[in-house]
Amino acid sequence: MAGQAANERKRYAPDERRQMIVDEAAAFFSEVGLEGTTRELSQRLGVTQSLLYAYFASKADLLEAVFERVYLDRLSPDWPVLIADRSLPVRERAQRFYREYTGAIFTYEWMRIFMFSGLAGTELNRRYLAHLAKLMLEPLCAEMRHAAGGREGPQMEDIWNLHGGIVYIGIRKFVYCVPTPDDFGPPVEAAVDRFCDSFGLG
Amino acid sequence: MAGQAANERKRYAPDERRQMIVDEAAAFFSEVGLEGTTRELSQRLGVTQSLLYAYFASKADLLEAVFERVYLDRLSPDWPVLIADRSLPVRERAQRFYREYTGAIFTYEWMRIFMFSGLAGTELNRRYLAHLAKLMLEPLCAEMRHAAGGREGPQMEDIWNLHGGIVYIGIRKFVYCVPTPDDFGPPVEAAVDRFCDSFGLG
DNA sequence: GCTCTTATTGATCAAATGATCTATTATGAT
DNA sequence: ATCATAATAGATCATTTGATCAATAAGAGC
Repeated sequence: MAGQAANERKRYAPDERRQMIVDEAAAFFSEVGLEGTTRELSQRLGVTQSLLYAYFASKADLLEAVFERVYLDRLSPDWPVLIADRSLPVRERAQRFYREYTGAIFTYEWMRIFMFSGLAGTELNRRYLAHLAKLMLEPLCAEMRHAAGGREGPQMEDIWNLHGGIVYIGIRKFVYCVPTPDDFGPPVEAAVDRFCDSFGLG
Repeated sequence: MAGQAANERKRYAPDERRQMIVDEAAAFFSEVGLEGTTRELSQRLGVTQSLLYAYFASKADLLEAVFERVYLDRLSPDWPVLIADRSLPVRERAQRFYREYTGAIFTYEWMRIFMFSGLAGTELNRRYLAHLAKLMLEPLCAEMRHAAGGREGPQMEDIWNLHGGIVYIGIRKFVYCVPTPDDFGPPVEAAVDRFCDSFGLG
């Protein structure tokens, strides 16, 4: 069913095959969890289980590669620049950031693997959040406080609340698998607007 | 280390032992995930693995009992009454509701088992959310819209945003295991206040 | 078309795991 | 103290699972 017959043997270049494995592994583990078996994964690849060990020394190694592929380069270097760009109103910057950020992470694979690895206590998870906070959320907080001028601006805990309310849309959809709006744009925009409104940000 | 020496055999009444097992199982599975082994659980109980099967026909049955214990009666019947009580400002009602709600679900066991079972695609999860929406969130939304009077009140998606922002505090603490405020009261209160402010609710 | 490299397979191992069954022994009733 | 009940332990089975290794054959280069 998956392309070729069971007894056909196709030979790929190592780089290509490795790519195929990591791609399918990301899809597979995001679906069934990190405890999914190498045998089931190999079946989905139409390949023997032992082949996986020609490319990865252990299952942990394979998972490492999956994490790398899923996490790497999710945080665009453009965002800190955008957030710091005072030629735009801070509300507009927050809107654009969260539009792009949700566009980047609201995928089945990312959301679920992040959650699975979070529950597993992976270090990567906390590193990602620390990175996100340092490069995006703390600057955003600082910009909002600057824009607030004399009035009281948000604290980091307020920013986390904004962030959580937005991310929760993805959790509902990809983790809990309950209905959500088809287009994430409007609810995200509304959340940012309400947040800015409540702090009187232009 | 866990109370009695390894070779001491204590005999409990079935109800009591069953309770002990479910309690420890909830702690155990919330820690290591639903794929935790019956052997490790039995070790933590200071009991043989086979004993578990004297109380539960299968591991799935045991998990069922854990779910029941964790989910059951988390949603207080008082909350719908509180939410509908128009002798109080709707802001006050929302504040009280979320203070009590977070008090009920912000525990290591609940948060993590809910997330584990959500990822596993358990039906219980969606049932819980549907129940929560029907009994608490939709009435809360209706009350806020009523209080808004002529102005435009929140939609359900707005309520989910409020809810998500609050629940995310617990996710940060118990799933991602990153630092959060010691006292959940202030951030929860602030979130509800901002929400009410943005809709001009008294 | 032939050869040689190596990507891939198939068989297999050891440990882990859910589940079952019989032998023990703690405990309440007599 | 003794007995009978049943709670618990210990041994064991059948699968599953991560991992290894020698055998096979696909495909590039000549």
